[in-house]
Amino acid sequence: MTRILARELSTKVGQTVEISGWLHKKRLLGGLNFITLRDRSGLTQTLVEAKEELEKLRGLHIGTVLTLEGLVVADERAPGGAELHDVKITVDVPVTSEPPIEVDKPISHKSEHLENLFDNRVLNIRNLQEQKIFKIRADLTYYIREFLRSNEFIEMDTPKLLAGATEGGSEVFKLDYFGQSATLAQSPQFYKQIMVGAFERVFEIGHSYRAEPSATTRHLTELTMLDIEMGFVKDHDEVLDMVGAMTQYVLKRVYEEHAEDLKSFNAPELVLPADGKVPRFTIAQIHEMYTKETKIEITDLKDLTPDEERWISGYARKNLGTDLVFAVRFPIAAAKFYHKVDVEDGTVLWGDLLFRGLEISTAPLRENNYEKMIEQMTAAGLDVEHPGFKYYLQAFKYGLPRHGGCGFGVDRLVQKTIGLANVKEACLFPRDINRLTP
RNA sequence: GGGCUCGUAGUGAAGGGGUUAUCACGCCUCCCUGUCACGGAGGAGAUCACCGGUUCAAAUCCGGCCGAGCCCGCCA
Repeated sequence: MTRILARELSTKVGQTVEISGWLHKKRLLGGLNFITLRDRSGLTQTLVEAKEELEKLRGLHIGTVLTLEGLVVADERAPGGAELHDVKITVDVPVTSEPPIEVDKPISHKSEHLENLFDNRVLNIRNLQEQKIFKIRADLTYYIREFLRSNEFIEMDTPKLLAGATEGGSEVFKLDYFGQSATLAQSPQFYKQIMVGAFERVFEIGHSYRAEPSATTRHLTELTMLDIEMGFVKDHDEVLDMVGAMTQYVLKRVYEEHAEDLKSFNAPELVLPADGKVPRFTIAQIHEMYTKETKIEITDLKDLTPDEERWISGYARKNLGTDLVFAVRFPIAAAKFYHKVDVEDGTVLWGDLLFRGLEISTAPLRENNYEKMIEQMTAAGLDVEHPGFKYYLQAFKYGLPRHGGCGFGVDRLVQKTIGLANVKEACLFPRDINRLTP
């Protein structure tokens, strides 16, 4: 007999079917005994009449793998309107140890319980509510691909093992590579720029590694980044428009397709700009507005403080009707060697996309002139002859158009879409300063 | 790297100098014919993170240590 899924049950009334899955719940009322089976499509309720069938389950715990053969009966008292009767139980994989957590009950996401959440991930990922996070996540990345492919971006994969030199900035993981010193990529920065020289528009969804000793609700040491790079852009605005349009597309899609699931997490209502254009504020403007409103003095800062990020997001949602806002034009002090600098007003053409109070993306314009790059790298104290930079610079030497793109935190996007308090909750098996398992 | 907070059965919580260390869920035994967070009766399960100190007496107060969480710095 072929296996059917829980969601097909109501279409098989009157038929004898076979169904396989995990024992999800026993509800034994004495003369009337129900068990619930979980499979990838949902739950099936079964009425177990025969004593000897029920006895097969004695001593077996939730998670036991079962195959049930029985008659599908329509009954409005059953969840989903149908259930299995006259069932014959086959125990495929018995579970004889009591599970450390209750898989069928809501799993606590309170910050003080996160350690337990991740220690028991193998089991709590069997919880249906917990699974929704990762189904939403899977669809979010699917919608990202959908948007980018329809805009002629080519998906690529780039190396994560690098020969020492990196984009600079945050701390890198160093490792021994057959006697050579190697590092783990902090971002696909160099490769995506190189690829602009071939495909114009490229993207990658992959892992990046950062050895920063940051213990916050928004940091991971292994993170999933969406990296986009596009060539022949006229100006920085064109980059921001693309990143803004993509983010809105993805959010709209996920709110359409997962309305019920998002409601079950108490996710905030989605508010996007009526004209489809994500508003922009310069860093200087935000400092000024923030200080005026909160009386908190911001002095000599090259970036927004987390509190400023939350404040401007709150401001944008309340006054401009948008969950998304760009903070643009960073002070020149914040520039990295590959950034395009606007010499006239002393700012970097760099925009951070804020979503519900959190920085989820940085989207700068790049310097694309070879001589200028050599100049900026030398000024930054970098060795342009280093093998880690040599091949990167070839792309510039042999023709790289004006380009820009973004690094986009997929974990943070998932987190803020659902309304999770900690980015780790949006990860199956998060890695942070003191977690390397499971 | 700096600051703050928290570690009590498997899980979640209460107790803040003297208790047989309390409760809920889960687990075990029994009862229960429409449950769906089923209900009822009984039972097992905790060297109160660890080490030391104060005290007649420490889960409780003090010090150290380990672990965790949150904020800042930094970042996606």
